[in-house]
Amino acid sequence: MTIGEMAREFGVTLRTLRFYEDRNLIRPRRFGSARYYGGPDRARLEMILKGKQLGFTLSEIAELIGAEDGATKVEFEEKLRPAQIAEQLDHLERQRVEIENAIARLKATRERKSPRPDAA
Amino acid sequence: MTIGEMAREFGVTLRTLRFYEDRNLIRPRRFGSARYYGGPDRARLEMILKGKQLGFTLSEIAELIGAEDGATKVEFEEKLRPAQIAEQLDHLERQRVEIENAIARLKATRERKSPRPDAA
DNA sequence: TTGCTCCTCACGTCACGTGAGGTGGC
DNA sequence: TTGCTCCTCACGTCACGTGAGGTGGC
Repeated sequence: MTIGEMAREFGVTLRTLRFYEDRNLIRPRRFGSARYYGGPDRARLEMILKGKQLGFTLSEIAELIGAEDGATKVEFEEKLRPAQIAEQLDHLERQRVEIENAIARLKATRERKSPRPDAA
Repeated sequence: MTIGEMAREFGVTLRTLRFYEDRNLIRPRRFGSARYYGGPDRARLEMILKGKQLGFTLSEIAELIGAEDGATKVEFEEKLRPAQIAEQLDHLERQRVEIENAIARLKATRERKSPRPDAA
């Protein structure tokens, strides 16, 4: 499939796909100058996006799925070592606390500005 | 107080303080080339850090506290309009959902890799 | 000829990190 | 003289966004 079709299917921009290629995360074939993406490329992109959702950087993702050829269907999570999982969970929990604090403070401000008697 | 004292007290780097000055967020006095921070500067830095904790960008913070001279002690949240609070809450709630999903998936992976019978 | 999709640079953005090279007072 | 703190550039980082200028097939 073409780069435009890939972008639409996965909800990313052309720039993102070219950027991932530049970082050696995806290696589409070329016909002339145009890029063409096959099954392995799609599998790799899925893993990349999964890794991003889990909060990993592109460098970390590259290390984890670097050797993979995309032919063997493996979930991103399965490539993580226990220590990496623990570390990432720690990181995410910290972020969650910060976000929850921010939400609580904003809600308090909102109530202060327009108090709702029934929502004491 | 000097830039080093400010940095230590607020837990930021010298680079950060200089960067905020570059963005016109703080305006310390100068004696020669050295920066000296007074009460108003500290008040402004407090507001900036509060704004960051609430997830606002430096541009947004600049707009909100731009006119302030730092003499009048106002909390950052008090400068927000109801629409801004609602919008930011929306933004933060979305982030929280993403982070909670990531945490859930990582925990599931952890259990799969080393199942604990009593934690079914 | 027009319109769509694709291409390659290459600078811009965000919030700083990180040296390089130099100054000033104890 | 050494050590500490401060200074000003200015390039680097992260994950792309955003034009600029050009090509190719329906």
